[in-house]
Amino acid sequence: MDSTGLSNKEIIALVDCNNFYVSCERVFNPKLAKVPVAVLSNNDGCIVSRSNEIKALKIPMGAPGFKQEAFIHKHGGVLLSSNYALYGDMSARVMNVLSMFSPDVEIYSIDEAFLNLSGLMIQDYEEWGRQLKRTVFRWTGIPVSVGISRSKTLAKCANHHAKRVLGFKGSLALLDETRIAKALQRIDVGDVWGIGRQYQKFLKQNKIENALQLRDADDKFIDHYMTVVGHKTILELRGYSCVGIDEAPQSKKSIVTSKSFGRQVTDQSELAEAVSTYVTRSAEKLRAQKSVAGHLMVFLSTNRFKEGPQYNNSLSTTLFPPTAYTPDMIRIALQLLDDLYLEGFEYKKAGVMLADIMSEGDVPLSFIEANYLDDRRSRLMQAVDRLNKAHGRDTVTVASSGVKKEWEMRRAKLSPRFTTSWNEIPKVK
DNA sequence: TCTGGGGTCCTAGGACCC
DNA sequence: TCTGGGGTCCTAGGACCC
Repeated sequence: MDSTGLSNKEIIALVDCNNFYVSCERVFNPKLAKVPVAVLSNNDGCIVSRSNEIKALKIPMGAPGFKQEAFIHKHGGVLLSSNYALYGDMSARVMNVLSMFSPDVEIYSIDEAFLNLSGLMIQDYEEWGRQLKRTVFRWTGIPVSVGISRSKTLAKCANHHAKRVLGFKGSLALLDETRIAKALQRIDVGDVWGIGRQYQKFLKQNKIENALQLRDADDKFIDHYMTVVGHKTILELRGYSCVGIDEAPQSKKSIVTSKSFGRQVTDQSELAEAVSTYVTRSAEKLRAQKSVAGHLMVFLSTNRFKEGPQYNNSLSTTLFPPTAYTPDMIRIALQLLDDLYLEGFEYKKAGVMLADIMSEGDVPLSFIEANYLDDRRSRLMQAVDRLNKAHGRDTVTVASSGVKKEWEMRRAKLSPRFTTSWNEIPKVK
């Protein structure tokens, strides 16, 4: 620790999977290796993962799939629906390998993790990164890039170059002052972690174009216009680690389940099936983190891209006592839907949000005593969760969620569930 | 025909209290 | 009847992340 109270002795690595969803698809389908490949979001909407060949075709992230399909096919490329069962499983395998390289791993997202290297005996950080890269690739088939520096934000910057500059062979350590300055100068201010579109625009108007200029900007100016978040970003760029490595996954403070439908939906009964399904999913996530929710919200919306009358609304209620019991939550959600629903609109999306989430153990005892059934209910939910985990999602489900689910999202270009379904495991011939 | 889903953190402003 | 200032709590909305 120095006089600012911030540690500047940290060494942090950011490991990021390259083009993650595309890479997962390629592991199991070698025909995809050299052709342009893009993966679509839920409902086959926008492009959310791009191979390098797709990037070379100048197709941007988030582009609507249907507008690019013909162009991609013309170049011998492929568009795929997203297959989250596969990506989740591959992610777990990658993270598993990472845990052998540091005792202190923070899984930041499905395809990224921070590793704390402070105190580890490492001679050559870049070589260490390349070793990690080789191991992950050999054991999972997924290519990764490694950035190493004194703070998470700087590790992100290092990763930015490790991924793009071939000479670094996928691993870059930024630990000395001249190298840091040179690297920061070559990063657009909008590519700095924590700087989004609004701040990028604002900073550029004020002649701050790259990460180096941001690092050296006037503190008072940043504090005034970018609040404490901007302040932290600047300290991180100066090499002070403000955002520590967080090993234990935080339990969620809110849980949202929401999806667009595969087609327009007009009937309340179909909306009820969707809402009921989303409550079921949310409650599962809630129980998985051993929590209960004190607040439930249902929302509905029409298609904002389509001409015609629009309706966007939400209603919420307190859950008292806080609960994770699916049947009660569905009953309450369907009441909200009944108040929310207006006839005559073509709905495109519905969703459920749980908030005021607290740990089971933090619910005041008086609530539990007053609800002596709770023990039986929670055992019922545990049994349902166990069955669904062992035999697949929705083995046991609530009737109101529907069976045919005709409103469900489209996944026309779905690859097989190579790693998570026995029937779809690849065969060696 | 066709445009994602799921999170966190921070601030401003209103309601209420003394 | 009219009045000030300060504190806390809550909510909505904006900005960011992947």
